This record gives sequence, C-alpha cells and structure tokens, in this order.
Amino acid sequence: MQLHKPDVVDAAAAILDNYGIADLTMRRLARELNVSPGALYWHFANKQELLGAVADRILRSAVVDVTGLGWRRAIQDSCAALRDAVLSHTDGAELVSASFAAGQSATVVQILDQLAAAAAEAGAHGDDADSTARTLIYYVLGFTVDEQSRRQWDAAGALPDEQSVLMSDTDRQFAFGLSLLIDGLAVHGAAHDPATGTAN
Amino acid sequence: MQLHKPDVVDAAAAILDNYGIADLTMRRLARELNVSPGALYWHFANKQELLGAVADRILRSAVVDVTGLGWRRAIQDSCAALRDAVLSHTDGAELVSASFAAGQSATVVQILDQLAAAAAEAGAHGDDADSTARTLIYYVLGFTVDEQSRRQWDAAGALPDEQSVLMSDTDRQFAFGLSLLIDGLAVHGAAHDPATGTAN
DNA sequence: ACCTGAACACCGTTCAAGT
DNA sequence: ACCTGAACACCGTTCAAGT
Repeated sequence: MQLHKPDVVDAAAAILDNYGIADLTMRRLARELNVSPGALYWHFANKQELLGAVADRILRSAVVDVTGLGWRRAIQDSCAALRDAVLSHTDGAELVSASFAAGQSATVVQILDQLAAAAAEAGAHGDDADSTARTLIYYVLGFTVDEQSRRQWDAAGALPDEQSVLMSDTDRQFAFGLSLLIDGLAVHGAAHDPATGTAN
Repeated sequence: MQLHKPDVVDAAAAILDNYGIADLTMRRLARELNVSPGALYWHFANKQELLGAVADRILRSAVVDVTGLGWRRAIQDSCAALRDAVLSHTDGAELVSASFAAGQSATVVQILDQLAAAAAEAGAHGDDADSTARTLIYYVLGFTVDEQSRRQWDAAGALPDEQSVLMSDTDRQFAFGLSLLIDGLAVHGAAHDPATGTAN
C-alpha cells in the first residue's frame, strides 16, 4: 500500500505521544511505517516540514470559535484552548513552540490572526494588534513549555497529586500571567479609544 | 597545556558567534581545542551543561544594577539588557531560551529574582511576583528568538537597512509588548495595594 | 510517481587503558 | 587527575537505480 501524508503524520504523532520528541526521528518513523528513510523525503522536504505538520495536527483542537464573545473572553478562550491542546500530547508544547519559531505551523498563524482581531476589538490599532497577538503567543508557549517540562520531571519523582475540585496552582498561575496582558491591553485600548473605555 | 572550563566555554562561544548553534557540537568543539571528544566529558557532565555555561557567559552583560530605579525602570532596564545580550551573539536568543527551559542557566534565575523583586515593589505578592517575573522572561525570550531568526533570514536577502536616529520598528514593538505587561502589573498592584496607587 | 539501497557526513556518550 | 582511542548506537539527507 502507498504512503500518504496523513498516515505519516498520524504515525509521527503516535511516536510523539508514546515515546516523546527525542524519539521522533525520520529513521524511527520510517521503521514504524515499514519504509526506507528516503521514502519520507518524497512527501516532505525535510524534518522541519514534517514536524510542522505534526504541530498542526496537535493544534486541530486549539482553534475555537470565539465570535461574539467580546475580546476578553475571546483571548482567554483561545489561549486556554492552545494550552490544553499542547499539554495533551507528550512534549507538545516544545514541538509547537519549535515549529512556530521555524515558521512551519499554519495553525499558529491562524490563532495569531484571531488574537490580533480580539486585540483590535480592544482598541489596539494595526501594528499594535499584531504585537499584542504575538506577545500572547510567546506567553502561552513559554508558560506551557515550562509547565510541561516540570510535569514530566516530577512524573518520575511522582509527587503527591493534590487533585481536587479546586483550580490547580498552575491553572491559577496561567490565568494570572494572562490577566497581566489582558489588563495591560485594556489600559492601552482605553487610552487610545476613550469611547469604548473599560467596557466588555 | 591542560584544559580548563573557562577556555572550553570561550571556545564554544567563539564557534557560536562565527558559525551558529548548529555547528556548536561536542566533536567540533573538541577539534577546535585539539582534544578528543571524550575529554570534554571530564569537565562537563553532558552537552546541556556545557550549553548552560555558554548561556551564562552570554548573559554576563545582561545583569544590570537596578536598585533605586523604581519598579517600572527596573523592569524596563533588566529586559532591555537581556534583549541586548542575547541579540549580540549569533543564535544567542535560541541558546539562552533552550538553556533556560532545560534549567541550566543560573544567570536567568538571577534575572528572574530581580524581576520578581520589582514586581513585588509594584504590589504583587509572593506567588504573583514570581509569575510576573516568569511572564516577563517568556516575553523577552519569545520576542528575541523571533526577532533574531527574522534578522538572520533577511540577512541573506539583505533588505535595505533603513537605519536612522529613529527607534527601529522592532525596538518599538519590543517596548509595546513590554508595556502591556508593565501596565497590567500596575493595575494589579493598584487593585491589591491602593496606598501605592499609580505612583512610580 | 513513488520507493529502495546504500552511501555521505556527521552526532552524543561511554569507558578501558594510558600517563 | 586528566586525557586518548575506539567503539556503540545512532542521526538527517541525497540520489542513482529500480518498479
């Protein structure tokens, strides 16, 4: 049977989830698919492009509809969905972060656009809306990479889990950092667009 | 002559500056130092530790004295110094970002402490001051990794430089994102500590 | 059009043995 | 204490040749 792009990406995602990013190599992936390493290069120009496709697969659940929510909830929901998506796969934050930095994730760009639209709604103009969106992405990816590496570190040490109905500490920390950005944006929006003021 | 840790780090930094992070390998470094690859493992446990030492070398100029400046300038100056330091070495942002994520840079922790102190001065308590400091670092590292990869991309294409006495666009964008965080922090500080209010 | 086989030019890390 | 030599177990990528 022939090799198709979605099958390759699925197999790559499976290696990621079961063994982590260090084991996601072209040779290992080829072995799993019962093809020679060179075969992958018919479908993908290089490893970066393959990883970008895996990143976009991870981010399928990260694109949420936020129309009509108001800019605050739009930002909160988009960022929460992004965080949840990357945390739900082994080394997902690291992979998406690297693919974003390499300019290989179309989906991150899509999320960036959504966030920029929300920033515009908050009163940021043109360039500032883009800067705001990028700042939000830097925050979410930086936070989640950190969060995920800590998790995996003390998954070995197996700390007492402390689960409850309450928000976990990391949830609160995530919300706090995000609130700094959102409140800062509100200040800027109010300064440049007094009509809207502190509404929403 | 014997191999000493600072010499190894200097040689590694030289490779980084002249050839980039992809060429900073243990074997290449050993070749440059006229030793066998195994020799490096007498002085450093592994590559991560070596890279952490290089990161700390890059960050020597990133630790600035901000006592008595007030929390806004303290944050602005610390972040500007961090940005300048990583941008002054080829792939410096990527290296420092990776070393920070791997928990191998003592200097980033030091900067983190400074930022947390400034956040406390702004009215953030305990955990929130730490969260604020981490958020600032995520921002600066995310921004600079992006900025540096764009620079290197169009260093090949050699776009017209557009240098002038004016602030460059990236300087303004950096300041804008940072102002979101600073203004957000001011809102939180004012909310929890009405006495200080909007001073500083 | 799609894939194999084999090569090219590398990696990080370990470790017995030397001095 | 510090380093060599050599090995182990891999990498990403290319490309003539096959079907």
